[in-house]
Amino acid sequence: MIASSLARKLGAFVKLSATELSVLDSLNKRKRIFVAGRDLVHQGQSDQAAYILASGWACSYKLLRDGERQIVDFQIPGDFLGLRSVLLHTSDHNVEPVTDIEVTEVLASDLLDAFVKTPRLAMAILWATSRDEAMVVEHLVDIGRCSAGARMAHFLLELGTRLSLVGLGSREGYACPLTQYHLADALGLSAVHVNRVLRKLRDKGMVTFREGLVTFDDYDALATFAEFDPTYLDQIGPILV
Amino acid sequence: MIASSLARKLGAFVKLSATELSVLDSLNKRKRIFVAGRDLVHQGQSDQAAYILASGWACSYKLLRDGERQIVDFQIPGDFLGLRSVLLHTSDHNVEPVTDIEVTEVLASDLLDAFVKTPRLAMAILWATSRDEAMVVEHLVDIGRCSAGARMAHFLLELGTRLSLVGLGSREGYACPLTQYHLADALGLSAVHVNRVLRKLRDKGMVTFREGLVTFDDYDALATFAEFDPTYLDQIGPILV
DNA sequence: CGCCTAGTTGAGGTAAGTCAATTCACGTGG
DNA sequence: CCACGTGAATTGACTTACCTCAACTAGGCG
Repeated sequence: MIASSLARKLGAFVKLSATELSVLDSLNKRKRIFVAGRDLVHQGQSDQAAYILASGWACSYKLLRDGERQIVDFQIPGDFLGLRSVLLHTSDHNVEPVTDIEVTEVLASDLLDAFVKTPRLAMAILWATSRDEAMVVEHLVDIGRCSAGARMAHFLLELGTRLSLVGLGSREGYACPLTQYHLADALGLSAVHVNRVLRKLRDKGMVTFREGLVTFDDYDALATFAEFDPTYLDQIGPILV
Repeated sequence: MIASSLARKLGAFVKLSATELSVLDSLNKRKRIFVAGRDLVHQGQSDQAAYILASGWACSYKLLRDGERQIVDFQIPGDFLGLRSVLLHTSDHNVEPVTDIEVTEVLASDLLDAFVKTPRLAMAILWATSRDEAMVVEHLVDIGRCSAGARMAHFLLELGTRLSLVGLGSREGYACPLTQYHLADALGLSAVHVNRVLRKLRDKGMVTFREGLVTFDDYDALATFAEFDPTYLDQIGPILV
């Protein structure tokens, strides 16, 4: 199920053969568990392994010297964790499990071997990082140019769309294990302000964030308010046949 | 010279054979000129060509409905323009020449053909997008969690390092055709505030931005102030031999 | 000569931050 | 069973970094 959601994502870019799918599958062997809050990738570390997230949520973030932190992205089942730290040989960020998580470990050497053996699989994986870049860019624009309310709205919508693609959400809403502190660190706000913004969105009848549940009270109004356009998140058919 | 700076960048990830280099070179044929200020890639357009920048500066940005704009990144000689719009089949951003620029056009079909013929070249190009992602992430953290002063300092330092890698800058400084409006749109600030921040940095004896010239008056103090660590911008040797 | 664009500076407004107090749910140990 | 601590959410009072509006200067150019 999870392997298939990864295969689906990669297949959006490069049509994968049975051989390539089986190599992908062979990467997917060494199961591990990590508990919430204990980082599995550290800034500055080199020769990391990467991981494929099977269940639970994680986030990648950076720390500044003054103790501030910025969450760059959240990962949900089917996403890679710490892939960039393998590709660039050294990690520029940390990865923390938001909940307890199940992952499969992919050693850097195994991944590079697979890249040599099946370049088309490599292309698919690398291609997918370009979609990740598009997501980070959206996030950047959001933080740089939107009000706190629009940021929050956009963020909750994007997460909803991503979760829907792996069957964990819908237009009604989704289960969301994040705290208001996570939201604050992701959106570049203070936790206090996050609370106020959430209340305003709730009072306006757009969205409710409460007890681990996000409920879209008026999806369309929220999407309009946030100028949300989900095209960058999905792909119709493979680009390279 | 420019082709070599691109080859150098790609060679940092995958060691390229003579054949692969010649395919790269064959992409590099159709010369074109664009004048400053006239966009060459538009948000929402599909089946774009991509471009390799030979001389001049460009920037990629997004527009919001209320007219605000956020510059995501600047491109300098040796960088791709609009690569993501080819990879994802549709452009999620605009590209504007900051100065008059010379580029070589790469048709989407030619690029995908080259991907099929020389997968290792494809891997190199895609790998490089993962470095781009690291840059966008730095930018994101900058905007999300730093004061206006630190943002500006970090930005000017990063640009300096990138320019040094292609021989257009040094620890002393570099030629910079950007206006204060460009800086404002890149850093998520107002142009007025950019002006004040620049003056403060100049008064502190750290950096001077004036008449198209950036001068590092005290490089180390500036780097400390901005918590600048350039490792993510360069690579020592090829990862895949 | 006038217009445009880039830069500069001042005065005053506002979105979001900081500090602080309170509540509630939860677990843990006496 | 209660006392206690801890982490998350909530709200109020006050501060501040940055924005907006506005006026002015200086260079480039038709």
